[in-house]
Amino acid sequence: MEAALDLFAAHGVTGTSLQMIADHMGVTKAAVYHQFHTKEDIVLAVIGPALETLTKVADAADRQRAHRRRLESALNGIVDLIIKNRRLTAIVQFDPMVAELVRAHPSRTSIERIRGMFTGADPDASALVSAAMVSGGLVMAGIDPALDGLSDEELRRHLFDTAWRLLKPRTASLSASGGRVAQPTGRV
Amino acid sequence: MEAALDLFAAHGVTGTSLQMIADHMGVTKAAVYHQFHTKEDIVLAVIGPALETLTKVADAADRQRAHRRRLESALNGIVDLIIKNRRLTAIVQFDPMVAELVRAHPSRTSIERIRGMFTGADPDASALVSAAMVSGGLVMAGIDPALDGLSDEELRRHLFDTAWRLLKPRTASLSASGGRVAQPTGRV
DNA sequence: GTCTATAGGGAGATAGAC
DNA sequence: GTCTATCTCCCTATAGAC
Repeated sequence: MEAALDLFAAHGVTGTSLQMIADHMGVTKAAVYHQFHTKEDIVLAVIGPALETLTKVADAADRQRAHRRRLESALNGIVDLIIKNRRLTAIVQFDPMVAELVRAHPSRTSIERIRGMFTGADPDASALVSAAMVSGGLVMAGIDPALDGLSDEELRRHLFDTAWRLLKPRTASLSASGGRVAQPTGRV
Repeated sequence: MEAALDLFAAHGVTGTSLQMIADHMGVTKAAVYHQFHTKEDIVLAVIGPALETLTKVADAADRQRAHRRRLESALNGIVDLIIKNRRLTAIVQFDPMVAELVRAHPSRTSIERIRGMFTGADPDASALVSAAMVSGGLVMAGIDPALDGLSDEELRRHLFDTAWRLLKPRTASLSASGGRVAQPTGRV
């Protein structure tokens, strides 16, 4: 019964006790413990599928030869994942208990691979900051109450477009340069 | 002794007990309680100054007449605040207890005012998403371990530039349009 | 599989001596 | 202002009957 996702979304993982989960499904704590021996098991059951999707996204992107296609593929996969887990994302990212689980989870390397696609090889400071803002911004936008009115499709499109503006092979990027177009620099 | 900020930064607010704070400063819990009657008081003492700065940022920006200058002012203030609180920011944004405190704090309206400057008046979906990604992205970038190597000055400059690319009076913004420049639309 | 009951621990908070 | 001692509450987790 991972409809305990409701409670995680409402109160966070740490803020959700097994008692609350049990009450929510009309049974007792002990009944919950019979199926999941620890609280960790429950959390893993909830976030595991999303983490595994991360690896699939990284793998699919890696199969693209051209840098641009690889980046597109990764970004598409991430946006899709965030859209499909609009409620879940917040929890995964922020709860200290979850952070610990992610650190130990095999998907951790996939996260780093995707981040590497966002920055490009041998990134300068500007590329690092853009990648960080995109990674963080996508997550935060996915859970932003101000965007609740947008449909999944609308949000998906705008998230991709906005992220793409920051990640696509770069312009001169001086704040006053006003959008001059430049070819990709040598570095991927 | 708000050097309890160390512990908040390391373990989050909810993950930091008064016992830990007391141990960290070499006294007992009761001594802590003599100065701060509740845990809320401690948290407010830690995050209060930053929240008040938010209001100052919003006020200063509002004194700018031109839309562009107003946006510049607000963005500059926010980036500055994030730089000066690189450790603190994460906590403020994510802990459920802090979220509740912020909800009740007078600075809440300032946050909405600043968000309004980011979106512009009568924003379309694209403007909403950009503003959400900037707001979230700035916060996340400020705490991203991948950016630890950047100096405050470097990070400040790149955060501003990157955010500005998303917020400045807009281009056509189709993902394939490649940077055509357009005049600001009528709104704002 | 689900229950009642309980162990064992840590949390926030208070009382009162020094 | 800081201490010791203690209260109350809720948490995760387990034991054992049905």
